[in-house]
Amino acid sequence: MALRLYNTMSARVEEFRPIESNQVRMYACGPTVYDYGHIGNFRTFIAVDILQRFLKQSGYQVRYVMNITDVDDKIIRNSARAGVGVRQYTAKYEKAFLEDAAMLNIEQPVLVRATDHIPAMADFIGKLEQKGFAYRSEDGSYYFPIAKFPPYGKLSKKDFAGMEDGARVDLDEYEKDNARDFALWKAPKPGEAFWETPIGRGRPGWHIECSVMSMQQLGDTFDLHAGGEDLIFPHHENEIAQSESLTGKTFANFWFHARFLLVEGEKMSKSLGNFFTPRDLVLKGHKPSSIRYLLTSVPYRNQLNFTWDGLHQAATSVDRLRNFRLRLSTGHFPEGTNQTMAKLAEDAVAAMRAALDDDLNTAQAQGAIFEMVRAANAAIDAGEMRKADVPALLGAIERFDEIFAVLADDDPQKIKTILDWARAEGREKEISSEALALAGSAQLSDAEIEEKVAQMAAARKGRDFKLSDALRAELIAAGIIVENTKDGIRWRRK
RNA sequence: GGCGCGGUACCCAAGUGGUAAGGGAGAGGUCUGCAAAACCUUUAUGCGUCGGUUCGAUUCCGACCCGCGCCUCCA
Repeated sequence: MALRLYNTMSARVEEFRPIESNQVRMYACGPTVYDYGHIGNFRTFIAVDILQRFLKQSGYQVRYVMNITDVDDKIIRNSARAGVGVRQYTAKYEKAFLEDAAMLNIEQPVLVRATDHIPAMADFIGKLEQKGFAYRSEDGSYYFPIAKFPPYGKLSKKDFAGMEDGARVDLDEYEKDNARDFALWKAPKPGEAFWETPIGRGRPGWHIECSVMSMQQLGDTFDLHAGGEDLIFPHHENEIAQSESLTGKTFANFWFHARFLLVEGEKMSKSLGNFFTPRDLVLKGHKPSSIRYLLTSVPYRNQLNFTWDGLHQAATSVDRLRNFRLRLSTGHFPEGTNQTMAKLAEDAVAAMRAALDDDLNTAQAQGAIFEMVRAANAAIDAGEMRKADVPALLGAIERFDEIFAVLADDDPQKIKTILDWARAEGREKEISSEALALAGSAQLSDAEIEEKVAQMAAARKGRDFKLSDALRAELIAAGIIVENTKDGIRWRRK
């Protein structure tokens, strides 16, 4: 089986074949760090993370680059308003983005910042101008003449031929030859931040950074370019125009776009009051793993409706998987093997991989692992599990978690980190009792918990159920779930 | 208006020209000192509506209704 992916360029699902057989070079448009990232942003980043993880699991070496847009109009405006430099302004949100990504188990790509590449961008624009693919306006801005690039619109399937710009030309854009021409470089207005470069003073247009940094990191032509669906036009269309005009080569072979999510059935927006960041959700008492699971539970090209109910369902689903793993790893089974278990694990992994090969059908992949869990649990209940079967089943769970990354039992620590941040930011009022309870178990070390559990086991052995129950109540209050099984006491953090 | 996506049980959500994965929730049961976990049974003669093609359609085609996205530097 080979990975088949939807390619926005061809508008079809195609077999994904990288330029080099064993290596994938990919680029994703990252965040503009003018504010905290929201769950919509993270749906996209998680989708690309899933892709990237699956490629690695499939044996590819992956070079994955993501940009950080740390200069744009909003940043210039907000930083000026705040009376601080651009870099100082963006540093806070860049840090927050990295923390959020880590919290959601997004593996860190190679990160490149726009402001670290200003000279390269100026150079790129200069070369475009030499080739006739850029013109300078009177104020010192540079624009790309889309009329010079006939394929313009091929990604977004828009036909610009014969579409002469008529009446809808913005007053402050009178310097453009065509209303559709886009800015490569923007001359500074009075008081605005700017860079001094060979092509003049100013700042880069939005699209140029991605062309410059992706090609610098990955070459003139690379395998895959990703982003949210809104970037298809104009952002990616413009990147293609710039890059292909300069090199005469195909820019990226595959275009991967994640669909927008809805929140409670509506488009997420600040005015509707349904605008959430991962931090907001954690403060309300939701676990990072629940957020990640929900965000992966609907395939990336389908609309995902983010709801509170869905978040709870996600949490329960993750618990089911964690419980299963705990049951396997702490249970005592008779020596020997049961061939059907090895087959079960093998089939589950095969089904999961087949689902992901099919344009990253994450929902189906999750279904495959749950089928295995139910069958294996049933086998345990029926006394059919053997000691030697455990590694294969745990291995299947591991293969699953290499992609989905929701099983690590580290939510309490992560939540605690967010609570500390909220206090430092003066937002402790937003901390819910649920979040406090979840973070609570991070206070106790594993050793401390083990000690309590040992006392509890001793009490039960002496049939002192009063003491045993009291100890359990104590642990529950501290956010530890304790379960008595025939193989002894099993515990986990809530 | 142009281009595109979707409407599947109480909720979320896969999927297929031949008779509906999975998760959550509910109900009943098993196990258990209690609790939890887990398992079993159960919940769509039905997959937006109406037509058409077909031996047979939820799956293909057409129309219609509804929801959503891009076409405005919002992932």
